Formats: sequence, structure tokens, C-alpha cells
Amino acid sequence: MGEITIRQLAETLKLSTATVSKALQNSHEISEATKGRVFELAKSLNYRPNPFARGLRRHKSNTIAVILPEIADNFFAQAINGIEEMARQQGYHLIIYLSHDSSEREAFFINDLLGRYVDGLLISVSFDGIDFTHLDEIQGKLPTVFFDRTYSGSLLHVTNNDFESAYQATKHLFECGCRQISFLSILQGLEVGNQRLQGYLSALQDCGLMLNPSLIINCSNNKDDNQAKLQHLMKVIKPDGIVSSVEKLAKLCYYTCNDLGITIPGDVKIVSFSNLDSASLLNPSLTTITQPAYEIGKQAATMLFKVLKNNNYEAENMVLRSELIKRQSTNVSVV
Amino acid sequence: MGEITIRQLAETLKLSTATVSKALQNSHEISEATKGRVFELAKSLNYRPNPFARGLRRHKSNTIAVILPEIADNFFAQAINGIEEMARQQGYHLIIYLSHDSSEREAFFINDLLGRYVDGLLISVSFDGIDFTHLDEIQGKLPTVFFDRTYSGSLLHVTNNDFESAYQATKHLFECGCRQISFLSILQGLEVGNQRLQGYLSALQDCGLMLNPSLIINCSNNKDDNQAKLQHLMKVIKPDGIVSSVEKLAKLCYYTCNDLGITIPGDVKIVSFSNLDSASLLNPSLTTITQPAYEIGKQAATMLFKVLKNNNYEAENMVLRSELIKRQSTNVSVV
DNA sequence: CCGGTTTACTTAACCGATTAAGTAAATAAA
DNA sequence: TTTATTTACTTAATCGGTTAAGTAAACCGG
Repeated sequence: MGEITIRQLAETLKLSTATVSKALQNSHEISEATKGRVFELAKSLNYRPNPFARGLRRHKSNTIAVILPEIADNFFAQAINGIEEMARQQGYHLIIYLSHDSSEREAFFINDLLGRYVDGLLISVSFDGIDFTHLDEIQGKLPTVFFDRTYSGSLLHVTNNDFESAYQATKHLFECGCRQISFLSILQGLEVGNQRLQGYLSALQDCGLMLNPSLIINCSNNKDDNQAKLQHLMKVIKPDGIVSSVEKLAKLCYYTCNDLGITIPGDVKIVSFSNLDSASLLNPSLTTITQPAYEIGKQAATMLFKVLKNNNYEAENMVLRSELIKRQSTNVSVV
Repeated sequence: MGEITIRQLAETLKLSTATVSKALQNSHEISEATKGRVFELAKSLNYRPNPFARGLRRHKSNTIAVILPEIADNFFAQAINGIEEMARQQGYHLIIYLSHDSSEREAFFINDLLGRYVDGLLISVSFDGIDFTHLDEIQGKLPTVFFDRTYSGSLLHVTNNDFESAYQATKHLFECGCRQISFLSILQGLEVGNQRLQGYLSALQDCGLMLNPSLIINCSNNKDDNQAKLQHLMKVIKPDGIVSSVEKLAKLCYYTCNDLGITIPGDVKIVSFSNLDSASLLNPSLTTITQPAYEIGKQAATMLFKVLKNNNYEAENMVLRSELIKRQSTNVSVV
């Protein structure tokens, strides 16, 4: 039993497909009596318009795409939650792509999307990022909102107060007595990474601390590599405070400290950007800068739908505030 | 500048659209010379066939849907990773829906999907589950593979050895000296929940322990409710071991024990089904039954693509093995 | 050299909706 | 009463591909 088509409705009701189509759209051209008959039959047969036919004609899919670096990360998982919530409310479908921080994959996905598949795009750009030409190509072709990880050419975006957060985190460590504060940097090519680094640097200056370049660790997505760098940091440089710009590096710190017998927060205090919901259950519980991930997703989606509705690119970029949550990993007196 | 259509290619090359279409599909009806010309032009103009037009004609979208209860959960996040990997390899798109454990939402999504939007479905069913009629409706209409959370009428599924895992976990607690072993039950209406409970019961029996019904806590998705039940459990029933059938209940145990000054693993030992990747960083580190979540997603997707390719519903259901990882929360001598 | 087959195309129908343009009947305005 | 307008439809074109059916030219065996 094939799906119900508009033609079947029309034949049953002895009407033309045009009439049925218009009736279903509640057009003023159609009499109330006819509309009633059409609605009734459509409902009773559970008629669902074929999305391909509709999409072909309307050049609209009621679908938006989300491109993320990864999903097994609390920040992105929560962000998707926010995005999905808005999409569902608006009756949109959500297609998901994971770039795994490969801009090559990202470019592949975007090429696909430009093939008129989706009405809009939400993206948090991948990091391995040298080549942004695929992102430039989007401009004017596909309504796009960047969130968290933006790039320089992005028109619309929702971000966090990353500079301020990193500043605050660094200052917090200073106030806890740290004088050799290390910064675990990542996402160097992206605005978000840069802002966090700058916040750290600015805080150092305001605290009257000299910048020691060897305290800045440029991390990557290569875990072994990061581990080696952290080992070196903890063994040789021996900072008394660490600002980690992402969650996974903080975890790596914990493991490294465990291995080396370095105690947290006794020997070194740690604060990390993180949306780990079990941060307070860690040993020791982790002081975090927690981004409003769900809200970021929600706001980014809201912005996109606004653009789609008004059919223009006018919207105000948003900056949401992260929160510094102090826990044991930066405790002054060890419990 | 609108998108390139097949007609434009045809006009440029002074061919019919039929020829171009066939050439692009590498049809034997078309000469090599012509194919070459077509491919070259298509490539140089970055021609992308309109997916609506194609879908309309072929009744195929190259898209599969995934319906999950939630995403901010390590198990599902990892499962999606596996699914996405396979989908990308097969050139399929992935539409995601979150039921938030509401079968009403789930039914709404499924109704949508039955409107010929997608080629197949991967689903882990929602729990609030009394009414499964929307799942019954799928049968024969939409190729579907259930994973982890199946339901009784499911034809194809990928699951875990949940009975065995719960059995093993319970026995592990027994071997660690526990004699009052509590079971935190959830997903009672679903096979997975039932299997876990049965595994627990079976282990009790084999260990020669009497079943004390008040040790079985029927939890829900209401956090406050669960918390109250756990408070009661810890204060009044005072078990010396707990098997938690999901991650979030284990976390709640940790919080509850913290509140009540109950020590883990001293006063009570805990083992939980969990894919928390920071389980080993918790205080104390958590003994887990860890499901191969990525693999489950991957296998479920593989099964679905097999069904789609062969255009039948023949595939062998899979049962993947979870792993019991012993950590401090079930340590016999406190470290 | 002729009928039959193969090759390499083209023509046209089709997928299922939307919508511009057309039309007959009813109603209103002159 | 006649014309203009409104109402409530229908017809047909269209979106951009796919594919069954048709065709002219080349090829081929007897």
C-alpha cells in the first residue's frame, strides 16, 4: 500500500489536485465547505505531502544542517540539545555531520549542502584549520550561523565571552597563590582559541606576572603528542597553576599528575573550560569555566530561523557568558 | 547565480538531458567520448544533482534517520559516532531526532518519517513506554534497526549481553563481600531493562542470596523522585552493594553518599552500566559495565545498510559484549 | 546486398506537489 | 438589463531529474 498522494485525494473528492493543494494551504480561493471536505479526508487517510515534490517546487526542505567537530563531547552534545529543541519547535529537521576536526571533511559536507539540500546551516568549525575557502564559499548562498568556533569571515555567530573567562580563570589561579601559571592552548587558528589565550596573557599582565613562553603549551588533536608535552610540562617546567582551554586536556592533566605523583591542588591547581557534568565528582573536583552550551545551541538556532523567516542576513551577533565554578582543584587549603 | 541543472549541461553540450543523465550514471548506452565530455563539464561547473528531483523520481533520499532518547549521554553520543561513520562511508545523510523519552514525540517523528522522507531508521526506543503502536506501524514500511533499547516487536536489532553483564556485576559485588545488594532499575518496560534485572536476580540466586524486594529500586526519569528513593535506600535499607543500570543513577548515588557521609567503597560498593570516559577519574573511580557504544552504532548502521542494499529484511541480529571494568568503587580494601 | 542487431543517442512521460493563468457561474454595480 | 467583479474552481506549466520507448546510423552475418 503506497503512500497517499494529492491526486488520490482529488480523485476521491472529484476535485482537481490544484484545489486540494490550495485547500490544504487554507487558500482564500477555496470555499469553506470544500476545505472542510479536503481536511477531513486528508486527516482520515493520514495524508502527508511528499517532501521531495514539495522541496522541488518550493526550493525549501524545512531542514537545517549542523556541522560539528565531534559529538562525544559534553559541550557539543548539549549544544545539539538546544538546537534540536528549537528545530522541533519550528518544525524543522536536523541533519548532522561530524567533521572530526578535519577541514577536508568539512569542505566535503559543505559542498554537499550547497547542492540545495538544506535551508540553513549551523556550524562550529573544525580545527586543523588553515584553509577556509570552503567557508567563504557559503557566503550569500546558504544562511549560516557559526557558534562557539567561528572564523574570521563569519557574518552571524553566537560565541562566549572567552577572553573574559580565560582572564577570570587566570586571575583566580593568581589569587589562589599561583605564580607559574601554564596555559594549555588549542584551536590556535580560531577566534575562540585566540581569545582564550589573549585573556590569559592579559590577566598575567594585570597580575604583574612575567610571561614565560614555555608555560604556553600548544596542544593539538594528537593525544600522544599532547601527553608528551604535558609530561614535559609537569616534569620540567613544573607550573603551580594550569588553565586548560578544553576539557580533554584537563582530563589528560589529571592522568599525567596521577602518573607522576603530583597532587592537585597541592602541587598544581587546575581550572579548565569544561561542560563535564561530573566535574564535581572528580578526584579532586574540577574548577571549571562552564559555557551555557544548551543556550548557545538554542540561540544559534533561533538566530538562524530568524534569518530564514525574514529572508535576510540581519541579526545581532550574540555573546553569552560562561561561568567560573570553583571547586577543589583550585582549593588553597587542601581538604 | 542559480544552481547548475542537468538542462544547462545538456544545452551547453548540445545533448539531451536524458543523455547527460545517463552519462553521469555511467550508463553503457552512452559512448565513452560523450561520457568524457559530460563528466568534464559537470566537474568544472561543480554540478550537483538536485536531491529533491532525484528523490521524487527514485523514491530514495540517501538519508537515514536516528531517533534517540537523548544525546547528552555518553552511550548515545558514542553510538552516533559509530552511526555517522558508517553513514558517511556509504554516502548517506543522517537526520537526528531526540525523543527525550517521550513516546508521544517518538510517535510524532515516526509519522513524519513514514511520509517517505528517509530510506531507513535506527532507533533506540523511548522509555515512558506503554504505547508501542507507532512502532508497530513501521513494520514493513520503513527498514528499521533497533539498537540497545529494543521492543518486543522489533525485527532487527543490535543489543548487548545485558543479562550476563548484570549477572557478572552482581556476582562481582558478592565476591567483594556484599550481601545486601541493591539494584537500581530503570527502563522496566523495555527488554534491556528487563534483562538487566533478570541478570541481577539470577546472580542473587546463584550466590545463594535471598531476594529482598526493597533492595530493588524502580527509578524513573524524574530526578527528584529518584533522589528521594535513593535517600530512602541509603538511609533506611542501607545496602552494602549497588548495581546501577544506568550511568546517571550512579552519579546520583555518588551525590547521595556524599550528602549522607556514606563512603564508597567502604560502606557501600557501586558498579554501574556506564560509558563515562572519566569514570576512572571519579572519586572514587567507578567500576563500570561499559558497552561498546561506538561499535553498537556502527553495527546497527551496517545492518541497516545491508537491508537497504538487498532490499529485504534479512539480517542476523547481533549481541555485542559489554565489559566489566573493575575500579575503586568496588575495592575490597580501601586504598 | 539485405534483414537483424547493436550503438548512441532523443523524445516524452513521469515522480507529486505548487501556482500562474484561465473559466464558468454567481453576485454586484451601473 | 447589461456589464463588471467576485467566487470557486480547473487546466496546464513547472520544479529537475530519471527512464521507458522510440529512432537513425553503423555494423554484421549469411
